[in-house]
Amino acid sequence: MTARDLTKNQEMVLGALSAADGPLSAYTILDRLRDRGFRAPLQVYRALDKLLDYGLVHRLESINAFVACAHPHCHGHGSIAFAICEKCGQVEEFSDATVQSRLGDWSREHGFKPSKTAIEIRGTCATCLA
Amino acid sequence: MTARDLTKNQEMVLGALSAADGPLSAYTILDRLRDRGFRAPLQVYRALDKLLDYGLVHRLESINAFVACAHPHCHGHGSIAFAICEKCGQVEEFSDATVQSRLGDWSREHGFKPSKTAIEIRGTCATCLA
DNA sequence: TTCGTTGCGTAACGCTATAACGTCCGTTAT
DNA sequence: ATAACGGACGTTATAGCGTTACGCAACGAA
Repeated sequence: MTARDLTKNQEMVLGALSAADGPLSAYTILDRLRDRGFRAPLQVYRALDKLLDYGLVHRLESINAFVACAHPHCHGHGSIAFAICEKCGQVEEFSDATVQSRLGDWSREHGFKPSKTAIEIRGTCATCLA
Repeated sequence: MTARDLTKNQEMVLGALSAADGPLSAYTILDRLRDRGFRAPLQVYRALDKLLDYGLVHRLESINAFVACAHPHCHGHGSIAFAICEKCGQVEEFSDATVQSRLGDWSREHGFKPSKTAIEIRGTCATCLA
């Protein structure tokens, strides 16, 4: 399941995301990989699906974009939160045990079985405020 | 700003959302309002924009859909969380002061000025588990 | 009146994601 | 070996979500 043996396409998509200084849309990834042989969205989406499975990439639901995981080595990092700057596009990835446990409590109390949690704060980062 | 005087279109869109038993996509709203004169997506999106402003409607980022606010009378309810059942589509809206304050703390500590926060738990609801 | 703002209607377009084929290749079981 | 299977891949087409750009009408403020 935690297959760290990436295919060529997965390697390239992860490479594109790691090289970027912020989140990328699937179509932007496609464009950046065109000269490496990519031709269709599905090539990107299929690779992303796997990378998401492996926890190497995160999806930012509120902006339809993807980022390489900032902490790819500590797997199992429950639910992660993101602070997304609407001015510069930079994303900070963090996790908070209290938040996680509170949301876990709510789920337990309501008989809800969570599969994936998205926590995304949109706003303006410190750099852009200065 | 908190204009409770809705226009005809806003009224109809809010009505469609309130009548629905779950979240609706903009295009589904459009279809349901076609016989009331709606013809183009923009009519829906413009109404939704205002309703979101007024806090009468929420957007579910992770499924590109919209719901009528469950507590439209207590405005100013900071950041709201949603539990979205992937089986039946039902959504539970709730808010947790601890979660809000933890995320607020993080923002303060990092000089991040939040504008809008999305918290969405996807999973399976109690009813569907039974 | 004149101007600015707000909402509305229509058409066209762009971005995001998936469906439905078929192919190739490596693994496993017989 | 080879048949059968699963997984990744390539291509085309299509579905779904959202916006741009234009013009018009109504209303309130200067």
